[in-house]
Amino acid sequence: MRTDTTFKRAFNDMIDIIRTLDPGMELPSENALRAQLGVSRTTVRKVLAGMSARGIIVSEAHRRIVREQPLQTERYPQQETLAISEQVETSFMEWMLRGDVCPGTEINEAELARQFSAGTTIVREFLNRFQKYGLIEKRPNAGWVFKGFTANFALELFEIREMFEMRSARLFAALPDNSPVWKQIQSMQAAHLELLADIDARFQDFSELDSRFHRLIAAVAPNRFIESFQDVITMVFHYHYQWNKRDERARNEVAIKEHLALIDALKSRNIASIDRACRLHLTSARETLLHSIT
Amino acid sequence: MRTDTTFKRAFNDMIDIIRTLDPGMELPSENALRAQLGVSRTTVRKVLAGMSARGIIVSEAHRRIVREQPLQTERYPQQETLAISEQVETSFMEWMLRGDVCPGTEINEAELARQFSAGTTIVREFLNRFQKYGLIEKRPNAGWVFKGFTANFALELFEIREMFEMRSARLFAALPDNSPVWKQIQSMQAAHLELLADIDARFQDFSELDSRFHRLIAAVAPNRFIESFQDVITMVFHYHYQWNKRDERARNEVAIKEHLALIDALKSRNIASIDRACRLHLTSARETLLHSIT
DNA sequence: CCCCTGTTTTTTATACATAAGAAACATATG
DNA sequence: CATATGTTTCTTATGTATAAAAAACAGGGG
Repeated sequence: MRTDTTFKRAFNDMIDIIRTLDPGMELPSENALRAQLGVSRTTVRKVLAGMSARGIIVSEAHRRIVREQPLQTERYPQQETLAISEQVETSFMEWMLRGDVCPGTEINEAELARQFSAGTTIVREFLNRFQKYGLIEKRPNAGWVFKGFTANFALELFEIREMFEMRSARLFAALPDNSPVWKQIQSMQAAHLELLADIDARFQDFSELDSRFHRLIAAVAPNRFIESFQDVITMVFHYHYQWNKRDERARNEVAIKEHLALIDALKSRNIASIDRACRLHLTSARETLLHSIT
Repeated sequence: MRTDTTFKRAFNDMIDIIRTLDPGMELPSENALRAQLGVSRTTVRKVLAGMSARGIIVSEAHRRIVREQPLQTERYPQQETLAISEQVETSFMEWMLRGDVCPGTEINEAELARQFSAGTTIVREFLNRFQKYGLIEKRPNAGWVFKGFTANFALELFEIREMFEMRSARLFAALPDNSPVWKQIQSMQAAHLELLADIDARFQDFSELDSRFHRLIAAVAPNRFIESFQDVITMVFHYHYQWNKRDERARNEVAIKEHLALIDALKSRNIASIDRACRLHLTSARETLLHSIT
């Protein structure tokens, strides 16, 4: 049976919406809420029913009035808002990166399902989707092999990444002056400078900025295969560094400076210096990753 | 319940093995057969039991003797040797390329399952795996969207392909003289010439040669992401041309000649001419595909 | 006639069941 | 003792069931 995580997430979000309203005020229509919450009206109605039952709102004929501010304690815990498939993802990542799983290990669907206390179907589905990251491989009728988060993996990853990023950076520089991207890159630069100024306190914000920066560059000439590869990179960085925080501040500071250099190069539109800045950044990122894999 | 396609395939293969033996001769051990057939001993035993039941072999204590040559008519039909997942793949491809499914069409798991008379689980699994080809996209809690086998798709595909092939060709040319690949490219050249000489009769053999050729070049510097992308290319060509045979002979003849030019360029080790030959071939392949998409 | 809510139908996410197939274990035989 | 066959156990492929979520349908009021 499926879990009601969509409902719980919507419920939590609805709390935030109601908190912007004062008691006595009327709630937006079901349809408006549906759009705001990004769920179906069915779920909206379920949430409203829940709010009613808790006395947070009162349902009058054809309208709903806020009766009292919901308490933060009425929120569902974060854990319960994650679909099983998402929990499985986390479990698997932990299993992979934390545990001492060596390359070549055979992965057993049934065993994993037991370990994660999840259904076999969902574990299987996860592995199928996860395959695209190049870390596991299927052997028909006989489970999977874990290929290992190895130096080789990092090298292959960065070989592709370099091709893709250089391509995008070049195309970026070729855009006409009146393109809106120049404004975006300007504010991107500002964001980097801001973060750099306050690096000691905010170094953890870099990861998100990094992703945004690279996506901005890639977005100038959309290519679904490149976009899909960005997911691989995001996954690697997200999970790998989540369990490997050594030197995070220093690492990020270096990367920010490299980004700024690349931004300058892009603005100069000089292909040679773009190539240089881009390659420099990727080489340093690669070395960092390799270093942390050991 | 799972189908016994593995058994049936192994049974058919076993017929071929027995046909190489004369009546009265002894069969290899279960283990040897297991290795030859590429299945588990469990399946081997099931096949042997089937052969026994049909009077094709006689099981004596600890050995099995061929009693009579199996007839080709005892083979299981090809259809029954395909796993459901493979049948679903074919059905889906047909649905996609044959039918008049326009870009943006919503794909409904339940509906497809009904249409293909397959379980929902397996359709879902297929779609998950198929996602990597960039032709469909998932919307959480609400099925999939078909993005269309469009000109854009072909262009994006070829943009990546060009990057990858150029990279591999260059690395190829940089290999030392004593590398075994030079021998392989030599026989590859011979195979091309042979096919070209008999093009009228054998033009359909090109598709397989094409795949082998590109894989040989890519194999010099293995990269799992490039390999995985080759699957995309293979899929596109396999299915697309299967339903679009216009000008096949002429198309293939041109491609063979382009391959030969690339082989010459590789042998010359001149980067400039390699780049030229490679780009020429890819451009022409792209135009052909674009043309056939209409 | 448009938008809103109440109701019904369809689809998706997930668990579970089961035959086919793989793997592990046990025993026999040269 | 090694290798082959017989037996048992575990895993995978695939169908089915079901609550949650989405979508479609149906009045009703401004």
